[in-house]
Amino acid sequence: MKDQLRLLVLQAIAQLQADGILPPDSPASFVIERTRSREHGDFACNAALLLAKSARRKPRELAEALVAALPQSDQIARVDVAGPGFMNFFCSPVAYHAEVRRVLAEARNYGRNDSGAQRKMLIEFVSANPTGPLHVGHGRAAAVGDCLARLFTATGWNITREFYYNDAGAQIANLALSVQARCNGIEPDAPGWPADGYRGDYIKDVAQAYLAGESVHADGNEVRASGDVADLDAIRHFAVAWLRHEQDEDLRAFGVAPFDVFYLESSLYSDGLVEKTVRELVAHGHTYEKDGALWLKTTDFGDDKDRVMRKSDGSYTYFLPDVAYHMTKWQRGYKRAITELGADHHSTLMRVRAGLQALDMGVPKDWPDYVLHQMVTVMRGGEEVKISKRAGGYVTLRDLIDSVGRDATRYFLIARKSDSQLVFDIDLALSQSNDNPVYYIQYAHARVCSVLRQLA
RNA sequence: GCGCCCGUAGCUCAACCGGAUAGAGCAUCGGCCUUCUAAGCCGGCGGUUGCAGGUUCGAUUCCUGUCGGGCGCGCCA
Repeated sequence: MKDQLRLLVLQAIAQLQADGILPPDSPASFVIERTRSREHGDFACNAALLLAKSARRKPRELAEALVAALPQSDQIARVDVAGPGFMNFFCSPVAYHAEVRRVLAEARNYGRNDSGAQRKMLIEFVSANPTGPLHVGHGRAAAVGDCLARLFTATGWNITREFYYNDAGAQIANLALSVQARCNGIEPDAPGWPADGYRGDYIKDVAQAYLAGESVHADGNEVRASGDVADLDAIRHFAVAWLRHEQDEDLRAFGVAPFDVFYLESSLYSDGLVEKTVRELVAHGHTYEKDGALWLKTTDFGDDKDRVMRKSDGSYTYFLPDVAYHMTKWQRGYKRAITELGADHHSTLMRVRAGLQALDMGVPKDWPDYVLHQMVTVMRGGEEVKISKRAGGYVTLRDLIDSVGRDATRYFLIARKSDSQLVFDIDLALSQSNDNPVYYIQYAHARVCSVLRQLA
């Protein structure tokens, strides 16, 4: 409809140009938009306001002239000139009926389009490390990312959903030690408990499963526990698979469409991409040695201080695999990529961009795009919920799904724009009153269905 | 100190690329029950969009400054 109106307005402008009322080079940028208020009709156009200056005429006067010059159309009942010089379009019943017929004919496909022209886009989201169950923050990431992916798919983009995780670093070693300690019956803070061990009860579950020789399926692999408490490598392998499996179960329960790719940080090392990235960065001259470490001059690309890439002990900081990982996204042909992440990781992405610029491989300065989500606090009984026994320190996504339901949880997590902080009020989500939007929607739906049944 | 996000009605939030008289729900006040859930309906009250400038036909929206809240600023990830 907007496109049709745009054509009509363009024709009217051309007519006025031919009549000498508008100069021939008058700008053609104007918007057709839905009106805010019913009395302003269905669509409004601001062309007269924008053209008034070059035409040296009052906006309202020009709007009248444009309306007079509009070609006839059975889609339009009438056009008003209002306010400072808006043209307000009122659609005709013919136009309404056509739209209703389209809704009925297209059913579930109504509203979809192919403006994406099947171009490739990668959306990375959640990317939780397999060191514990998913918490509310991951839930927000999952809800936002899943919606983004669905929306882009519905508008004709060829979307790849990707989940990146660290399966090998220091945190994972820590995880393995924690599970091993639990296998040996050691409780948090007891003698022998690892310094920064994971304290949650789920570690006990992993240990039990490991000792019982269970097998677990995750990301396309089957991992069987050996039960050998001395074999730290086997414990690590099993624990990662166990927690990845748990996270997958949570994501499925949350209604998140399956991920297409699980990208392992360890593969960046085994494929030599981390080393290659270092060589490239050095070769392009944006690095220097200081205090025995290798630094990247991210300040060349807008960062406020330079960053260490390789520590003096020879190992790499997290920063380097992150750059290598995003390099693979670019090399895999994604000219559009969105990284969904928590606002506390914003600076990480800025550094990744700087790193990509330093590689000098033609990546645009503002690639990849990103969507940040701000913190979620969970309230119950007027107090912030901080402790969950199972997770050892945070509210799990599973807790929320179990207590308020999948759809309600998704609703509340996307109901606010993602870069606003969000308060998840469990009492509100559970309340059967109109304060609760989810309840209200369900109630209204039930009412409508009841009326429809009576009519039928 | 520097960077990013947020600040709108008493409360929780909207306002699409800069548009018209800044809108909803809740709360509050008033009216409506012999028939579709009163778990409802109708109406009223409620605003210097944190503050001060700027840009322009027009600013909640963009820019500068400032105040308040959050997050980040590590040879942690």
